[in-house]
Amino acid sequence: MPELPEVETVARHLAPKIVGKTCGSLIVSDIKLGNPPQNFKNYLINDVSRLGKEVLFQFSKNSKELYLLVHLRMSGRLLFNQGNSFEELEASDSYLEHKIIRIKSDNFSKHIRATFKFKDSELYFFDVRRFGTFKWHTKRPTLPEGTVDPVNKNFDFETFTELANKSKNLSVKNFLLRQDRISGIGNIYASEIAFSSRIRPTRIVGTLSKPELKKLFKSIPSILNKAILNNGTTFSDFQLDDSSTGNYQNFLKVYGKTNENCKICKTPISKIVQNQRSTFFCPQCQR
DNA sequence: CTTTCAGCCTGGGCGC
DNA sequence: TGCGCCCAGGCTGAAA
Repeated sequence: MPELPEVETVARHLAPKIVGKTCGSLIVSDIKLGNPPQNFKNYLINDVSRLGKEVLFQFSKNSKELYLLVHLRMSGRLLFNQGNSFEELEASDSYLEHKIIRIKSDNFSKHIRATFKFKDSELYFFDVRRFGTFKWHTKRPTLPEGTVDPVNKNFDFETFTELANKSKNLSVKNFLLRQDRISGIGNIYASEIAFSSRIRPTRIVGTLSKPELKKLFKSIPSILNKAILNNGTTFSDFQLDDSSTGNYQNFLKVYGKTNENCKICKTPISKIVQNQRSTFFCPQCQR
């Protein structure tokens, strides 16, 4: 599902609901997620934040810390259920998740891969495609050395230039998708960022002029922060846990707009495939 | 080292 | 209705 702005949105909306709660237990029903540490009981949730494209939970018990990184991959979601039994939720008209997930008359519960149990509420890890992952740490995980978060204030042009130099031979699109260099950009925002900087996604990084590099650099936090302000992009399988939706889909300029007219020059938007993934761009505006 | 590409999963949507 | 095919906000690892 999600790229940096969607994961940031999930963490921001989830934190006020569960920070300070004690997680009585965790039931993992999908073996692919692995087991929680032994005796994972009665841990206090101290924080919910984002690390790259992952949601980072910080727990503690008796001054011992424990961390969980949840990668949502393509279809993972964290759904907070305040108070109601699942059966009540399913039967309820106000239970909008159903309509939004658009899993036909399927039963919803079979896609719940893990459940965090609180005193009077629950948090579900819901993941249709089962690509999501759990990783447990006893020390706070960080991005690897040399990897930057593009909305962090320490992401400056100098850093970006160094990363671009390491990626001289990559296309702009593939450079933007390198998680071990800039962490957080995915398939939607890679196209949007390239459009915003007027650079064709197939351009080789080493051929970019300094002004082009600068434009590309500026577009990255600009696009990502605007998406965060709008709670990310909502498609059929991304939904905030509280049934409100992200709005950035209304601001997309090229992603998914094949043959629609470019917002700037009216030229039909092109779709190509790079590294087995769709790329969208305006053949007129982007050179 | 690079690039390519099947694979991991499930379900929606479309054409026939 | 149903079947076969293509598509999907990600990423890994084997093969070339």
